[in-house]
Amino acid sequence: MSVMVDFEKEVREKVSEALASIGATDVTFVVEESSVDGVDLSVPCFTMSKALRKAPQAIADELAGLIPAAGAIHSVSSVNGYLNFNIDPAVLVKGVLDDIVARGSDYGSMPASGLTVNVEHTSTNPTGPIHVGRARNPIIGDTLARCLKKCGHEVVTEYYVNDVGKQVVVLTWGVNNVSDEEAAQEAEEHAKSIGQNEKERDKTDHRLVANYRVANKRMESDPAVKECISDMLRRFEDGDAEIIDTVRHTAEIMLDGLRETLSSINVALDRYTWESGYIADGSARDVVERLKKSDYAGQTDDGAWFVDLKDFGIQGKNTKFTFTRSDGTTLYTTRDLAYHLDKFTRADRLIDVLGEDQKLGSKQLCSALEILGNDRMPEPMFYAFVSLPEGKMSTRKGVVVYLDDLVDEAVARAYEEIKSRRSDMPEDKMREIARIVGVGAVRYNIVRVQPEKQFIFKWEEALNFDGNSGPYVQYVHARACSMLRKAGDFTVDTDASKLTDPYELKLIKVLSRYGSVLKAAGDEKRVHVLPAYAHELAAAFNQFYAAVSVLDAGSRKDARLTLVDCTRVVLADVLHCLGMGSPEEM
RNA sequence: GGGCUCGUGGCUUAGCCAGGAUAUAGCGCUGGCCUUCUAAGCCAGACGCCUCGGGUUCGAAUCCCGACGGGCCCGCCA
Repeated sequence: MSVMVDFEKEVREKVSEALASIGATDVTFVVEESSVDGVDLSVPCFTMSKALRKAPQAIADELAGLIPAAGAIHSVSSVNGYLNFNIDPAVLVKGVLDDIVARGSDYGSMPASGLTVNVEHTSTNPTGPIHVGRARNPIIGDTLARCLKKCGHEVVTEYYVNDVGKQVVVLTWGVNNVSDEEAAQEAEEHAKSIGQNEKERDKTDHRLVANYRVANKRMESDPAVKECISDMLRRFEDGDAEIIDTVRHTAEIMLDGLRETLSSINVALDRYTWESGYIADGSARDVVERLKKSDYAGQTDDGAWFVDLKDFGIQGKNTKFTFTRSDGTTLYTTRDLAYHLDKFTRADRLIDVLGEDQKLGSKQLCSALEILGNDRMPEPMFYAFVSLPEGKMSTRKGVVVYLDDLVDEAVARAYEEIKSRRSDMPEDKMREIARIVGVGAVRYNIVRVQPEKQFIFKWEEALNFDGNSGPYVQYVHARACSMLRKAGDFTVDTDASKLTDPYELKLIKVLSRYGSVLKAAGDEKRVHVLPAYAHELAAAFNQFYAAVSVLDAGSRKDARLTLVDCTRVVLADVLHCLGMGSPEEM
């Protein structure tokens, strides 16, 4: 248990006792973190006003008089109807630092829950490179997964690969029928049309997307091509193993490129699950048979099957959720149902990180799961799309920024920064740090905004390395490392009487909150609180750094070095949860 | 047309779910701080009808209703 949690418990007990002593045993109250500077916890007395038939201020006054400043409670006061408490700084300092020293990078994490949480994220169609419009998905998903691990859960991350349907069949046709020359020419024309000299990338996703574009064009202009692709699609849906294998193979090649991109931003998924698998193993068909038997099932005149969801809170004309075509074949949604049923056999809790365009679909999916008798529901987590100042991102219109380009640009910018200030550093070291800093800037910039808020991508913001940015946080880590490097060996000293400066106490208070932040970011799925905390911690350190000298602090030196080291440990862990590296110098 | 969602200084943003004390932070702006532990930093300052209008409440950025503005969705596509 952390110091602040213990303190809150103690305050709660003392307030209860004080209320009991005036005969008010059933009065409820809350203990909250105070928004006022210099107050740690407060109990607003407004809600007690009616039950006690007294003014809030009078209640606060009376209770303050009944609670002695003892134990961890350093002071009690009554202001504006609030009963305010401050923690004994010695208890705070000793408690937090001993905890960090004892647990190291485990500080702030929760005991094993015994639960397995499955986080599905990214799952972009394997038909082209990942662009910034979708980049929120892997970054949010990966950060969430990292936080959930700290919350004590077994976590499995999973990518659902859509290797079924027209798009991948068109891609497959393109890969097998478009010549390299034709694809190269398309790539060149495309680059010209969007006004960029698109870099030659030796990545399968960037190479194959040209084949995809050519295939789409040819399909529109040449009826024979269209017929060929339609035929492939028919054979695919009839279960032709050869076509299915070919398509999957193509998707696999494309996926290699996507994996490379993900890996460049420190995202690695535990499992890739193929949509075609649910056709092959018959589970999509089982879903169809089970849904047909439900009370909500019906058929259109053409023979397509649906369930009516008007009793499930879905309004308007979207109540009919179709699960077979008129020819009886399954739809994406049917396979998605089979997929979720499968995931429920593998995990206790399911989280789907989805674009906001999936909202209705996700709701329909949940309703259908309910009809199938599922008592657990996936927890969707929606994010709004990232757009460009000139509008929605579209590969076709050339209004697009690829994630690979964003990362390259950020790394290049970081390299310039390092080069301008660290002439002493060897070239390969500079390159290595530039990558850590550039990638960190990108991840931080994207995860810092609440997911449901729409996000307009601007280069100057993505490449901002000051203030509320990834590099700001990494810089503090590097500073702490640098001090510790210069200090050499020191003895751990958590003597609270040596850490009494207001900047030290402020920093330790921020450190004390780490556990509750991880809980909010993980269990409550509010990942954006993590970068906010990282910034707060880094800022508290910078203020301490500017105001308090460490290396020539005499008898306080070891205690201050201990604080610096504890901050370094927590900072490194926060950065790890954000999927960012912690450079030791920069 | 219907449904969902967002609206907080010039720009970006926290707080909203569980209403409470002077509304959080960053960019930008003005001024100061490197012969001292990394200035990607620190300090000080200016900048707010929390989109608008009603309602609930002792009390609303927060809850409810309505308007306005942006986004998303409404396929036998995936």
